[in-house]
Amino acid sequence: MTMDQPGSEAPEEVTEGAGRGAADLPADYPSEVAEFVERFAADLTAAGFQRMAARVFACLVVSRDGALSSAELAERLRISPAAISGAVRYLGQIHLISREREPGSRRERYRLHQSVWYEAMTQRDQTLKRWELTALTGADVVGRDTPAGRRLLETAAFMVFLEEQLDEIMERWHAHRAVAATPLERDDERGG
Amino acid sequence: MTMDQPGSEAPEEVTEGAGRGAADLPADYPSEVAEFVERFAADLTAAGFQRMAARVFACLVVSRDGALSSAELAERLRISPAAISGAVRYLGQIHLISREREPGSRRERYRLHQSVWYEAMTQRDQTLKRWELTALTGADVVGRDTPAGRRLLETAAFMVFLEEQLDEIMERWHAHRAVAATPLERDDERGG
DNA sequence: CGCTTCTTTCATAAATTTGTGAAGTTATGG
DNA sequence: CCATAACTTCACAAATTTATGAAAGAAGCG
Repeated sequence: MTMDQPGSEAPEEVTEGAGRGAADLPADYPSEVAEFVERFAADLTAAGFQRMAARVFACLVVSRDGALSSAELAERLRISPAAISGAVRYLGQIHLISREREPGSRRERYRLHQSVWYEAMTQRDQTLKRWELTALTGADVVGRDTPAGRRLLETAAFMVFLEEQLDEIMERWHAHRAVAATPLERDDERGG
Repeated sequence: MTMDQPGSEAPEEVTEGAGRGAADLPADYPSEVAEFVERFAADLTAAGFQRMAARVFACLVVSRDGALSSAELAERLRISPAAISGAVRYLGQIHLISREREPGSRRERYRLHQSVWYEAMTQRDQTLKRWELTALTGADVVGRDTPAGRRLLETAAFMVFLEEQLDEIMERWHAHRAVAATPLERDDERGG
Protein backbone atom coordinates (compact mmCIF):
# COMPACT_ATOMS: atom_id res chain seq x y z
CA MET A 1 0.00 0.00 0.00
CA THR A 2 1.23 3.37 -1.00
CA MET A 3 -0.35 5.16 1.91
CA ASP A 4 -0.84 8.83 1.96
CA GLN A 5 1.27 11.23 3.90
CA PRO A 6 0.85 9.81 7.39
CA GLY A 7 2.31 6.40 6.93
CA SER A 8 1.61 5.28 10.43
CA GLU A 9 -0.77 2.39 10.08
CA ALA A 10 1.10 -0.76 9.38
CA PRO A 11 0.89 -2.19 12.85
CA GLU A 12 1.45 -5.78 11.93
CA GLU A 13 4.93 -5.11 10.70
CA VAL A 14 6.17 -3.33 13.77
CA THR A 15 5.12 -5.85 16.37
CA GLU A 16 8.44 -7.58 16.53
CA GLY A 17 7.90 -8.64 20.10
CA ALA A 18 5.86 -11.55 18.86
CA GLY A 19 2.43 -12.51 20.19
CA ARG A 20 1.64 -9.89 22.77
CA GLY A 21 -1.59 -11.48 23.77
CA ALA A 22 -3.53 -8.32 23.01
CA ALA A 23 -3.25 -9.03 19.31
CA ASP A 24 -1.83 -6.43 16.98
CA LEU A 25 -1.80 -3.03 18.57
CA PRO A 26 0.08 -0.06 17.18
CA ALA A 27 3.59 0.58 18.46
CA ASP A 28 2.59 3.66 20.43
CA TYR A 29 -0.26 1.85 22.17
CA PRO A 30 1.12 -1.05 24.17
CA SER A 31 -1.16 -3.18 26.27
CA GLU A 32 -0.29 -1.28 29.45
CA VAL A 33 -1.65 1.87 27.89
CA ALA A 34 -4.70 0.01 26.68
CA GLU A 35 -5.31 -1.17 30.20
CA PHE A 36 -5.01 2.31 31.56
CA VAL A 37 -7.47 3.60 29.00
CA GLU A 38 -10.01 1.08 30.24
CA ARG A 39 -9.44 2.11 33.83
CA PHE A 40 -9.75 5.76 32.98
CA ALA A 41 -12.90 5.07 31.01
CA ALA A 42 -14.31 3.10 33.93
CA ASP A 43 -13.84 6.10 36.22
CA LEU A 44 -15.59 8.32 33.73
CA THR A 45 -18.39 5.81 33.26
CA ALA A 46 -18.92 5.61 37.01
CA ALA A 47 -19.50 9.35 36.94
CA GLY A 48 -22.25 9.03 34.36
CA PHE A 49 -20.29 9.19 31.14
CA GLN A 50 -21.44 7.06 28.24
CA ARG A 51 -19.21 4.03 27.95
CA MET A 52 -18.01 4.38 24.38
CA ALA A 53 -17.60 8.11 24.68
CA ALA A 54 -15.50 7.56 27.77
CA ARG A 55 -13.27 5.05 26.02
CA VAL A 56 -12.76 7.30 23.02
CA PHE A 57 -12.06 10.26 25.26
CA ALA A 58 -9.53 8.33 27.32
CA CYS A 59 -7.88 7.05 24.19
CA LEU A 60 -7.48 10.58 22.88
CA VAL A 61 -5.99 11.73 26.16
CA VAL A 62 -3.19 9.19 26.02
CA SER A 63 -2.48 9.82 22.36
CA ARG A 64 0.60 11.80 21.45
CA ASP A 65 -1.18 14.74 19.85
CA GLY A 66 -4.49 14.47 21.61
CA ALA A 67 -5.97 13.61 18.25
CA LEU A 68 -6.69 10.40 16.39
CA SER A 69 -8.51 9.34 13.26
CA SER A 70 -11.51 7.06 13.26
CA ALA A 71 -9.40 4.18 11.97
CA GLU A 72 -6.82 4.68 14.69
CA LEU A 73 -9.50 4.72 17.36
CA ALA A 74 -11.08 1.58 15.94
CA GLU A 75 -7.73 -0.18 15.95
CA ARG A 76 -6.86 0.81 19.51
CA LEU A 77 -10.25 0.25 21.08
CA ARG A 78 -11.27 -2.65 18.85
CA ILE A 79 -14.67 -1.24 18.09
CA SER A 80 -16.55 -0.71 14.88
CA PRO A 81 -16.59 2.54 12.91
CA ALA A 82 -20.27 2.77 13.80
CA ALA A 83 -19.48 2.87 17.49
CA ILE A 84 -16.83 5.52 16.87
CA SER A 85 -19.32 7.60 14.98
CA GLY A 86 -21.76 7.66 17.86
CA ALA A 87 -19.13 8.38 20.45
CA VAL A 88 -17.48 11.26 18.61
CA ARG A 89 -20.83 12.80 17.82
CA TYR A 90 -21.62 12.90 21.53
CA LEU A 91 -18.18 14.19 22.46
CA GLY A 92 -18.59 16.90 19.86
CA GLN A 93 -21.98 17.87 21.21
CA ILE A 94 -20.61 18.43 24.67
CA HIS A 95 -17.63 20.26 23.16
CA LEU A 96 -14.95 17.98 24.47
CA ILE A 97 -13.53 17.33 21.03
CA SER A 98 -13.50 19.06 17.68
CA ARG A 99 -13.25 17.39 14.32
CA GLU A 100 -10.83 18.37 11.64
CA ARG A 101 -9.83 17.14 8.23
CA GLU A 102 -6.32 16.37 7.19
CA PRO A 103 -5.84 18.46 4.06
CA GLY A 104 -4.42 15.75 1.86
CA SER A 105 -6.88 13.10 2.92
CA ARG A 106 -10.57 12.52 3.39
CA ARG A 107 -9.84 11.05 6.73
CA GLU A 108 -11.20 12.93 9.67
CA ARG A 109 -9.36 13.53 12.92
CA TYR A 110 -10.96 13.99 16.30
CA ARG A 111 -9.06 16.31 18.56
CA LEU A 112 -9.37 17.02 22.24
CA HIS A 113 -10.36 20.60 22.77
CA GLN A 114 -7.39 22.73 23.72
CA SER A 115 -8.68 23.31 27.20
CA VAL A 116 -10.86 20.32 27.84
CA TRP A 117 -11.40 21.27 31.43
CA TYR A 118 -12.71 24.66 30.58
CA GLU A 119 -15.18 23.02 28.24
CA ALA A 120 -16.07 20.42 30.81
CA MET A 121 -16.86 23.12 33.31
CA THR A 122 -18.99 24.96 30.82
CA GLN A 123 -20.86 21.77 30.25
CA ARG A 124 -21.38 21.42 33.96
CA ASP A 125 -22.62 24.96 34.03
CA GLN A 126 -25.47 24.08 31.70
CA THR A 127 -26.43 21.18 33.91
CA LEU A 128 -26.58 23.50 36.88
CA LYS A 129 -28.73 25.94 34.96
CA ARG A 130 -31.12 23.17 34.12
CA TRP A 131 -31.35 21.99 37.70
CA GLU A 132 -31.94 25.53 38.79
CA LEU A 133 -34.92 25.89 36.51
CA THR A 134 -36.28 22.52 37.50
CA ALA A 135 -36.05 23.41 41.17
CA LEU A 136 -37.83 26.71 40.60
CA THR A 137 -40.58 24.96 38.73
CA GLY A 138 -40.92 22.52 41.57
CA ALA A 139 -41.17 25.31 44.10
CA ASP A 140 -44.13 26.69 42.21
CA VAL A 141 -45.74 23.29 41.90
CA VAL A 142 -45.63 22.55 45.61
CA GLY A 143 -46.07 26.17 46.61
CA ARG A 144 -43.19 28.47 47.48
CA ASP A 145 -44.41 29.02 50.99
CA THR A 146 -44.30 25.40 52.05
CA PRO A 147 -41.47 23.40 53.58
CA ALA A 148 -40.85 21.58 50.30
CA GLY A 149 -41.10 24.83 48.36
CA ARG A 150 -38.50 26.47 50.54
CA ARG A 151 -36.27 23.46 50.15
CA LEU A 152 -36.54 23.72 46.39
CA LEU A 153 -35.88 27.44 46.43
CA GLU A 154 -32.75 26.81 48.41
CA THR A 155 -31.71 24.23 45.85
CA ALA A 156 -32.20 26.74 43.06
CA ALA A 157 -30.23 29.33 45.03
CA PHE A 158 -27.39 26.91 45.49
CA MET A 159 -27.29 26.24 41.77
CA VAL A 160 -27.16 29.94 41.02
CA PHE A 161 -24.37 30.29 43.52
CA LEU A 162 -22.38 27.48 41.95
CA GLU A 163 -22.82 28.95 38.49
CA GLU A 164 -21.40 32.21 39.72
CA GLN A 165 -18.47 30.47 41.30
CA LEU A 166 -17.57 28.52 38.21
CA ASP A 167 -16.33 31.53 36.29
CA GLU A 168 -14.15 32.63 39.14
CA ILE A 169 -12.77 29.16 39.50
CA MET A 170 -11.71 29.03 35.90
CA GLU A 171 -10.03 32.41 36.19
CA ARG A 172 -8.17 31.19 39.21
CA TRP A 173 -7.19 28.06 37.39
CA HIS A 174 -5.65 30.02 34.56
CA ALA A 175 -3.73 32.11 37.04
CA HIS A 176 -2.67 29.02 38.93
CA ARG A 177 -1.60 27.40 35.72
CA ALA A 178 0.40 30.44 34.67
CA VAL A 179 2.37 30.17 37.89
CA ALA A 180 3.22 26.58 37.17
CA ALA A 181 4.59 27.94 33.90
CA THR A 182 4.38 24.62 32.18
CA PRO A 183 2.50 24.82 28.92
CA LEU A 184 1.52 21.20 28.90
CA GLU A 185 -0.90 21.43 26.07
CA ARG A 186 1.81 22.14 23.55
CA ASP A 187 4.11 19.32 22.78
CA ASP A 188 7.39 20.51 21.42
CA GLU A 189 8.76 17.37 19.92
CA ARG A 190 11.69 17.07 22.27
CA GLY A 191 9.97 14.17 23.91
CA GLY A 192 10.21 11.93 20.86
CA MET B 1 -57.41 13.88 59.37
CA THR B 2 -55.84 12.54 62.47
CA MET B 3 -52.68 11.79 60.62
CA ASP B 4 -49.53 10.80 62.34
CA GLN B 5 -49.02 7.62 64.15
CA PRO B 6 -49.07 4.89 61.64
CA GLY B 7 -52.66 5.12 60.59
CA SER B 8 -52.05 7.24 57.52
CA GLU B 9 -52.37 4.75 54.72
CA ALA B 10 -55.97 4.51 53.73
CA PRO B 11 -55.61 6.46 50.52
CA GLU B 12 -58.67 5.08 48.83
CA GLU B 13 -60.96 6.78 51.26
CA VAL B 14 -59.59 10.26 50.78
CA THR B 15 -59.80 10.43 47.00
CA GLU B 16 -63.17 12.10 46.93
CA GLY B 17 -62.37 13.93 43.74
CA ALA B 18 -63.29 10.81 41.81
CA GLY B 19 -61.05 9.14 39.26
CA ARG B 20 -57.93 11.23 39.11
CA GLY B 21 -56.35 9.15 36.44
CA ALA B 22 -53.24 8.63 38.53
CA ALA B 23 -55.07 6.20 40.75
CA ASP B 24 -55.04 6.64 44.50
CA LEU B 25 -52.31 8.97 45.62
CA PRO B 26 -52.02 10.48 49.10
CA ALA B 27 -53.58 13.86 49.69
CA ASP B 28 -50.25 15.65 49.93
CA TYR B 29 -48.98 14.18 46.69
CA PRO B 30 -51.23 15.28 43.85
CA SER B 31 -50.48 14.25 40.31
CA GLU B 32 -48.81 17.58 39.53
CA VAL B 33 -46.25 16.89 42.20
CA ALA B 34 -45.81 13.35 40.94
CA GLU B 35 -45.12 14.72 37.49
CA PHE B 36 -42.58 17.12 38.85
CA VAL B 37 -40.84 14.33 40.72
CA GLU B 38 -40.44 12.46 37.47
CA ARG B 39 -39.01 15.50 35.74
CA PHE B 40 -36.61 16.15 38.56
CA ALA B 41 -35.56 12.52 38.56
CA ALA B 42 -35.04 12.67 34.81
CA ASP B 43 -32.63 15.59 35.22
CA LEU B 44 -30.72 13.68 37.85
CA THR B 45 -30.68 10.55 35.73
CA ALA B 46 -29.29 12.47 32.79
CA ALA B 47 -26.39 13.45 35.02
CA GLY B 48 -25.58 9.86 35.79
CA PHE B 49 -27.78 9.20 38.79
CA GLN B 50 -29.35 5.79 39.17
CA ARG B 51 -32.97 5.92 38.14
CA MET B 52 -34.63 4.62 41.28
CA ALA B 53 -32.29 6.54 43.54
CA ALA B 54 -33.13 9.69 41.63
CA ARG B 55 -36.86 9.11 41.99
CA VAL B 56 -36.61 8.43 45.70
CA PHE B 57 -34.40 11.46 46.19
CA ALA B 58 -36.78 13.71 44.28
CA CYS B 59 -39.71 12.34 46.21
CA LEU B 60 -38.01 13.14 49.49
CA VAL B 61 -37.22 16.66 48.35
CA VAL B 62 -40.88 17.47 47.69
CA SER B 63 -42.06 15.87 50.90
CA ARG B 64 -43.08 18.11 53.74
CA ASP B 65 -40.40 17.05 56.19
CA GLY B 66 -37.78 15.84 53.77
CA ALA B 67 -38.40 12.39 55.16
CA LEU B 68 -40.64 9.49 54.24
CA SER B 69 -41.08 5.89 55.24
CA SER B 70 -40.60 2.99 52.89
CA ALA B 71 -44.33 2.48 52.62
CA GLU B 72 -44.93 6.13 51.80
CA LEU B 73 -42.28 6.05 49.09
CA ALA B 74 -43.75 2.88 47.65
CA GLU B 75 -47.19 4.44 47.56
CA ARG B 76 -46.02 7.66 45.91
CA LEU B 77 -43.63 6.17 43.39
CA ARG B 78 -45.56 2.96 42.81
CA ILE B 79 -42.58 0.74 43.21
CA SER B 80 -41.95 -2.36 45.27
CA PRO B 81 -40.30 -2.37 48.69
CA ALA B 82 -37.40 -4.18 47.07
CA ALA B 83 -36.76 -1.27 44.74
CA ILE B 84 -36.95 1.14 47.67
CA SER B 85 -34.45 -0.92 49.56
CA GLY B 86 -31.88 -0.73 46.82
CA ALA B 87 -32.38 2.97 46.23
CA VAL B 88 -32.11 4.01 49.88
CA ARG B 89 -29.07 1.85 50.36
CA TYR B 90 -27.35 3.70 47.55
CA LEU B 91 -28.51 7.10 48.78
CA GLY B 92 -27.20 6.21 52.19
CA GLN B 93 -23.84 5.14 50.81
CA ILE B 94 -23.33 8.49 49.13
CA HIS B 95 -24.57 10.24 52.28
CA LEU B 96 -27.50 12.00 50.73
CA ILE B 97 -29.96 10.53 53.21
CA SER B 98 -29.84 9.10 56.69
CA ARG B 99 -32.13 6.50 58.12
CA GLU B 100 -33.92 6.81 61.38
CA ARG B 101 -36.48 4.85 63.34
CA GLU B 102 -39.68 6.24 64.66
CA PRO B 103 -39.60 5.43 68.38
CA GLY B 104 -43.03 3.88 68.72
CA SER B 105 -42.83 1.90 65.51
CA ARG B 106 -40.58 -0.50 63.69
CA ARG B 107 -41.03 1.56 60.59
CA GLU B 108 -37.94 3.22 59.23
CA ARG B 109 -37.80 6.73 57.87
CA TYR B 110 -35.38 7.97 55.26
CA ARG B 111 -34.42 11.57 55.70
CA LEU B 112 -32.60 13.95 53.43
CA HIS B 113 -29.35 14.97 55.00
CA GLN B 114 -29.65 18.40 56.61
CA SER B 115 -27.33 19.98 54.11
CA VAL B 116 -27.64 17.76 51.08
CA TRP B 117 -25.52 20.06 48.98
CA TYR B 118 -22.64 19.94 51.34
CA GLU B 119 -22.79 16.17 51.19
CA ALA B 120 -23.12 16.22 47.44
CA MET B 121 -20.00 18.32 47.16
CA THR B 122 -18.12 16.01 49.44
CA GLN B 123 -19.16 13.18 47.23
CA ARG B 124 -17.89 15.06 44.22
CA ASP B 125 -14.64 15.62 46.03
CA GLN B 126 -14.03 11.90 46.26
CA THR B 127 -14.65 11.55 42.55
CA LEU B 128 -12.08 14.24 41.88
CA LYS B 129 -9.59 12.52 44.13
CA ARG B 130 -10.08 9.32 42.24
CA TRP B 131 -9.61 10.99 38.88
CA GLU B 132 -6.51 12.64 40.18
CA LEU B 133 -4.96 9.32 41.11
CA THR B 134 -6.02 7.76 37.85
CA ALA B 135 -4.44 10.57 35.88
CA LEU B 136 -1.19 10.29 37.82
CA THR B 137 -1.11 6.58 37.20
CA GLY B 138 -1.64 7.22 33.54
CA ALA B 139 1.18 9.72 33.42
CA ASP B 140 3.53 7.08 34.73
CA VAL B 141 2.22 4.50 32.31
CA VAL B 142 2.79 6.62 29.24
CA GLY B 143 5.84 8.35 30.68
CA ARG B 144 5.71 11.71 32.41
CA ASP B 145 7.95 13.35 29.91
CA THR B 146 5.80 12.70 26.89
CA PRO B 147 3.02 14.80 25.40
CA ALA B 148 0.39 12.45 26.75
CA GLY B 149 2.13 12.29 30.11
CA ARG B 150 2.16 16.05 30.41
CA ARG B 151 -1.50 16.15 29.47
CA LEU B 152 -2.29 13.68 32.22
CA LEU B 153 -0.22 15.57 34.75
CA GLU B 154 -2.14 18.70 33.92
CA THR B 155 -5.37 16.78 34.41
CA ALA B 156 -4.20 15.66 37.82
CA ALA B 157 -3.18 19.21 38.68
CA PHE B 158 -6.59 20.47 37.69
CA MET B 159 -8.25 17.93 39.93
CA VAL B 160 -6.08 18.97 42.86
CA PHE B 161 -6.97 22.55 42.16
CA LEU B 162 -10.67 21.82 42.11
CA GLU B 163 -10.46 19.89 45.35
CA GLU B 164 -8.84 22.88 46.99
CA GLN B 165 -11.52 25.16 45.66
CA LEU B 166 -14.38 23.05 46.89
CA ASP B 167 -13.81 23.83 50.54
CA GLU B 168 -13.67 27.53 49.87
CA ILE B 169 -16.81 27.33 47.83
CA MET B 170 -18.73 25.71 50.63
CA GLU B 171 -17.52 28.30 53.08
CA ARG B 172 -18.66 31.00 50.73
CA TRP B 173 -21.99 29.27 50.34
CA HIS B 174 -22.59 29.25 54.04
CA ALA B 175 -21.72 32.92 54.22
CA HIS B 176 -23.96 33.63 51.24
CA ARG B 177 -26.75 31.67 52.83
CA ALA B 178 -26.36 33.49 56.12
CA VAL B 179 -26.94 36.75 54.29
CA ALA B 180 -30.16 35.45 52.82
CA ALA B 181 -31.12 34.77 56.42
CA THR B 182 -33.76 32.24 55.55
CA PRO B 183 -33.33 28.99 57.44
CA LEU B 184 -35.01 26.88 54.82
CA GLU B 185 -34.09 23.56 56.26
CA ARG B 186 -36.24 23.98 59.33
CA ASP B 187 -39.95 23.86 58.78
CA ASP B 188 -41.80 25.50 61.58
CA GLU B 189 -45.22 24.04 61.16
CA ARG B 190 -46.90 27.30 60.28
CA GLY B 191 -47.28 26.05 56.73
CA GLY B 192 -49.80 23.38 57.73
C1' DC C 1 -17.15 12.07 -14.27
C1' DG C 2 -16.86 7.91 -12.10
C1' DC C 3 -13.97 5.51 -8.59
C1' DT C 4 -12.39 5.02 -4.23
C1' DT C 5 -12.36 5.84 0.60
C1' DC C 6 -14.20 7.23 4.73
C1' DT C 7 -18.28 8.23 7.55
C1' DT C 8 -22.96 7.78 8.95
C1' DT C 9 -27.47 5.57 9.40
C1' DC C 10 -30.44 1.68 10.30
C1' DA C 11 -32.15 -2.83 11.75
C1' DT C 12 -30.79 -6.67 14.34
C1' DA C 13 -28.71 -9.42 17.97
C1' DA C 14 -26.60 -9.59 22.37
C1' DA C 15 -25.74 -8.15 26.81
C1' DT C 16 -26.58 -5.58 30.62
C1' DT C 17 -29.57 -3.44 33.56
C1' DT C 18 -33.88 -2.99 36.14
C1' DG C 19 -37.77 -4.03 38.92
C1' DT C 20 -40.62 -7.57 40.89
C1' DG C 21 -42.45 -11.48 43.77
C1' DA C 22 -41.39 -14.48 47.26
C1' DA C 23 -38.74 -16.28 50.79
C1' DG C 24 -35.72 -15.08 54.57
C1' DT C 25 -34.11 -12.06 58.43
C1' DT C 26 -34.42 -8.85 62.06
C1' DA C 27 -36.81 -6.53 65.50
C1' DT C 28 -40.94 -5.11 68.13
C1' DG C 29 -44.83 -6.02 71.09
C1' DG C 30 -47.90 -8.71 73.66
C1' DC D 1 -41.24 -16.71 73.85
C1' DC D 2 -44.20 -16.55 70.04
C1' DA D 3 -46.62 -13.58 66.64
C1' DT D 4 -46.34 -9.89 63.68
C1' DA D 5 -44.63 -6.23 60.87
C1' DA D 6 -41.09 -4.21 58.26
C1' DC D 7 -36.95 -4.51 55.67
C1' DT D 8 -33.60 -7.12 52.82
C1' DT D 9 -31.91 -10.60 49.73
C1' DC D 10 -32.37 -13.60 45.78
C1' DA D 11 -33.57 -15.54 41.24
C1' DC D 12 -36.09 -14.46 37.34
C1' DA D 13 -38.49 -11.92 33.61
C1' DA D 14 -38.82 -7.79 31.03
C1' DA D 15 -37.23 -3.82 29.11
C1' DT D 16 -33.79 -0.92 27.79
C1' DT D 17 -29.47 -0.19 26.16
C1' DT D 18 -25.32 -1.27 23.34
C1' DA D 19 -22.51 -2.52 19.63
C1' DT D 20 -22.32 -4.52 15.19
C1' DG D 21 -22.68 -5.49 10.03
C1' DA D 22 -24.41 -3.89 5.93
C1' DA D 23 -25.96 -0.38 2.98
C1' DA D 24 -26.32 4.40 1.89
C1' DG D 25 -24.26 8.90 1.80
C1' DA D 26 -20.35 12.47 1.24
C1' DA D 27 -15.91 13.92 -0.59
C1' DG D 28 -11.57 13.98 -2.68
C1' DC D 29 -8.68 12.04 -6.63
C1' DG D 30 -7.36 10.41 -10.95
